[in-house]
Amino acid sequence: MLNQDAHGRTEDNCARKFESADFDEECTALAQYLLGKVLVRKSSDGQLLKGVIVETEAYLGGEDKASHSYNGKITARNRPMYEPPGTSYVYAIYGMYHCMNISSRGAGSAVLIRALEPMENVESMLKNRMASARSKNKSSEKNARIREEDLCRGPSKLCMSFDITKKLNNIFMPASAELWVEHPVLPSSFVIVQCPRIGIDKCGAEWASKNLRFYIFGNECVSKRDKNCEKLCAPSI
DNA sequence: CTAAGGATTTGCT
DNA sequence: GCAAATCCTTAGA
Repeated sequence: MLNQDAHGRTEDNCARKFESADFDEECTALAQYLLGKVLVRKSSDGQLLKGVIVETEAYLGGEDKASHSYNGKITARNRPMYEPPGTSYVYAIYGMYHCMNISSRGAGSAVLIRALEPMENVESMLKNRMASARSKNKSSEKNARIREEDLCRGPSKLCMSFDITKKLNNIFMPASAELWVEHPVLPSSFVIVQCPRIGIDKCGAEWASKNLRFYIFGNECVSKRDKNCEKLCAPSI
């Protein structure tokens, strides 16, 4: 890292950027560590889009039947999951959407970013969402009034708002000037809810039921609450 | 609030 | 060919 002061802050944005060592954690640990951190996307016009990561999922590879890298399978698509920790894995899903992951320690493991709380340059995110809706022939009338907390409330929504496409696949984020993660300038404390992952029922009950989804309790930008797990994780609230 | 069905590209069998 | 780590719309409780 260049140009950091004693507190790890860089000159221009006063926030420490994630380097290789920050990403080099076991998958479930990284999924939780990323909560409260800031995803940054430098848009084509030079603006910095920023959002706080509020919801993640761990995909372990190997035994994890829900993972694209189940059983150590390597394909053209999932190869970034085997790249060094901090490598982006962006793939297309359901024909029209994208999901973004970050590889972690361990072969074939990665963290899915499921939701962000918009932080800086929200207007640009809204513009990206509307442009994306138009290209998909969605009703632009209603999309013109998307609530701020709904902009990045889901894995594909955040990709639309941040203009994350396959161009940003397989990028080593510690060395990227387009897409990276940084520490918040003012860290906050929060309760983490652990619960089963979303949309993976067909892989079998054993892996579908594991608590590999993590989110910040009470945050309005989380895509789907699990109230049963909230009782266990935040009983006093 | 929950539920169901359609949109539509991509990767893999 | 088929199923997919989703989203949006509409219908109904």
